[in-house]
Parts: sequence; structure tokens; C-alpha cells
Amino acid sequence: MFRALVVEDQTLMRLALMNEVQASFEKCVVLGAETLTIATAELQNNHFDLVVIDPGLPGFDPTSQGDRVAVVDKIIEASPSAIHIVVTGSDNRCEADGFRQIGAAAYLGKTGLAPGVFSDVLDDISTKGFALRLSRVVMTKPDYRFSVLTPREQEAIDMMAHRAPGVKRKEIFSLMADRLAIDANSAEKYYKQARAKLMRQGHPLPHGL
Amino acid sequence: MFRALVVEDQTLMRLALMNEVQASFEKCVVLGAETLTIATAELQNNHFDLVVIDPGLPGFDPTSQGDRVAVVDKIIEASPSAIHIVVTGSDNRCEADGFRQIGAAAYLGKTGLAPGVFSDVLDDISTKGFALRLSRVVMTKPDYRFSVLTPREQEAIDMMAHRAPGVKRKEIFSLMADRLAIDANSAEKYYKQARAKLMRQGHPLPHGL
DNA sequence: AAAAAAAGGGATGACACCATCCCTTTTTTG
DNA sequence: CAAAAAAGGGATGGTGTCATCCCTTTTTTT
Repeated sequence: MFRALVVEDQTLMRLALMNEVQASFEKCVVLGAETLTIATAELQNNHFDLVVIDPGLPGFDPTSQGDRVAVVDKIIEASPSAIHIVVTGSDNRCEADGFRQIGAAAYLGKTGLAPGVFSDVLDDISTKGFALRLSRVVMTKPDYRFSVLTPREQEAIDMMAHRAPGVKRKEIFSLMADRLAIDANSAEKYYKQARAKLMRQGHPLPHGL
Repeated sequence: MFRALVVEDQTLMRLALMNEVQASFEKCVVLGAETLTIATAELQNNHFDLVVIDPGLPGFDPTSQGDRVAVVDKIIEASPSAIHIVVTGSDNRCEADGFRQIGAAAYLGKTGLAPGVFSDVLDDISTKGFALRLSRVVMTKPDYRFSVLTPREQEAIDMMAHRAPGVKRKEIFSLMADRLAIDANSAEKYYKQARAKLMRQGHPLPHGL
């Protein structure tokens, strides 16, 4: 059984990261720790295959480079056989190099760290040995979330709203079909159903229909 | 239709906050903006009932108090009729007072901001006019997440694992029943089913069974 | 010893979502 | 104009979770 540990003080972010880990492994157990104290206690008693670390933990100065390195270093030494991924809001290439030298397998900025990226990072680690994803702004339009839509329908609207100009809807349906491992016709159906729901309720549709 | 906007650059956090907003309102539309540029564009063209803001946005100095206030102030002025909630990782009481003076209805620290807290905050706002939740460490044990469990089963394990010493299981079942608006017998069933699943797969159970 | 709590399971219907295949009409594009 | 794309809908079976009610046996309290 694959075992992972996520060390992050911000609850919503910790849960989101735990979700990402779960989405990347068929069957697994993921533990979440809010503090370094809890994390080290777990690392002493159990084995882990993967540890995700945000160095900005309570009790440490987030602006002190020494504190940040100390946190990561302590965790790496307590779980030498695990893969270690550093996730931070205030990322920079210099710090990435530092963490790489002490044994981290990946360094990720929180901005732009979207659902699904985590799996790609794990692929990069197993092929190239190290993964680097610095924060970068990617959105040009807002994301829409409608409570009346099912996840599939929401996904369909999402992808269509982010369609590049000139791209045909058919192409989006194919892309969606690939990503969700379903038929393109089904993808088209979800989009149409979602659109119909929104129209029926008089919603101002996101630009691009 | 209730309309909300979440302004936060960290994607996973933005999605989590959008989820929280959705969970607090039966039917609603929630928009997510990664940058102040996107946010202001939306605020100009549409009406919003609720705006959630993280002042630490790309293009601004997160350590500069002036920048942080400028971001929030610009958004509040662009949507004077909306409720404004400030969410930040680096929270302190002083900044909370400052944001309150310029019109924010709530100030929340990200640490300790767990699923469900958002609803409580909204209640506080409508009754007391202002809500303050500074970051604080609350966990003493790690959270466990098992991919084999359904959400209900996971919830049951979660609550039972965090049972205070001396508290009877029956009491936890009642509490769970209240929180999920189900029968206590059903809550008990979920727990037993979850426990059985984990045992069957030879999982080391979280302390407290 | 009696009573309560806990452990362990079986069976059930309701319901939402997933995924598919089918159909017609209108609009846009080549 | 002809062909492709898009819009709009109806019907279908499968599946997983939710929520409930029922049962027995073992352990712990009182």
C-alpha cells in the first residue's frame, strides 16, 4: 500500500494536496500534518513513500531561509527512502536549487499548481529525477462554477470557456474525451446538457458560450 | 441567483474557497480570479453579493502593507454593495482592524480555516456584522485519508479518530448524525463499514480505532 | 448479574451521476 | 449550394453512494 504524508499548515491547502496525491495513486493512504511536530512523530513511527512539504510552518519564520531549510532537512533526514516534494507560496529558483541539493525531488510554486499538475510532477520525477514548477500566472479569464451542474457538466463548460479562438468545438470534445477517458459524443452531450441547464435558469453564460 | 467572486492566486486554494462558498449557498454562481486584473474586469461588468479576497496577489509585494490594503480597497470600491471577506496566510490582529475600517466584513487566517468554517463566518457576519478568525494551530494528531473509503465512511473515521478521551462512541455517532443530518444508526453503520474495509485490507488503523 | 456499549455483519430502496446511442433542426463554413 | 458544425433534445442501462432497518455476538460498565 502506497503511503504519503502532507505537511502543510493551511487546512484547505493541505486537504487539496491530499486530494492531489490520492488522485495520483490508485490505492493509497494519505496522512495530513499541520505542524512539524505531528509530522516528525509520524515519520518516526511509520514508513512513507512520499512526503509533501510546505516549509512555511507555524513556529518558524517564513522569511528566514534558515528556518525553511531546517524544516525540509529535518523531514528528509527522518524519511531518507521517501520521495520529497516541496510546495511553497513564495517560490524562487534559488531556493529550488537549495532544496534540490539536500535531496528534494520536486519544487512547486503554489500559484499555477492546479488539479492534475501533481501527477505530471510525479511523472517528471520518475523520468528526469527532478521536477521544477515555479509560480506563474496563467489565467486570462475567470473560472466559473455553477452549483446546478454536475462535475462532468462543470468540466465541459470549463474547457469550452477556455477554448482558444479559432479552435472548433469538436476539437474540444475530442480533448475532453481524451482527458476523461470517455467518448467524444458523451463529452458533447455533457456540454449541451450543461448549457441547456444554464440557459433554462437564465444564467449569463461565460464568454465563448 | 447568489453571485460570488473569489480572488486568490493559488489555484488549489482558490478552488477550495470556491467550494466553501458553494457549500454555504444552495444555488449560486462562483467565479474565481487569479489576478486583480481579472477581478476588476469582472467587478466592472457584473454584480456580486460576496467577494473573497487574498491580498497577496501576483504583481504586489506581499510584505508591503500598502500594497495589501490597496488591493482590498480597490475591490471594495468596485463592489460597494457586496460582502467582503479577507483571507490571508500571514494574518495578524492589526491588519484585521485595518481591513475592517475600510469595509471588510470578515478577516480569516488560512491556518485553521477548515471545511465548514466559512458557513459559520457568514453566520457571524449576518448576526454580529464582523467575523475574525486568526490563524491558530488546532491539530494534535494527523488526518488520515484512505482511498478505499467513500466520503461518508471517511468522515466517520475522521470524527472517531478525533474523539476526545472518555467520550463514548455513541456520542460521536450522535454528533455525526447532527452534522450530516442523518440518523445516528446510519452514522454508526458508516463507521463500522469503514472500519471493516480498513481491517480487511490490513491497514494500520489511526489511534483510537 | 444485569445493562449498556461496542463489534460485526446482511439486505434494502432511492437517487444521482456516468456513459452511451439515438434523433431533428438550425447555423456556419467551404 | 453542399457539407460540416453546432444547437437542442429523448431514452437507456449501469453503478456507487446514501440512508435506513434489521440481526447476532462479544466486551465493557455499573
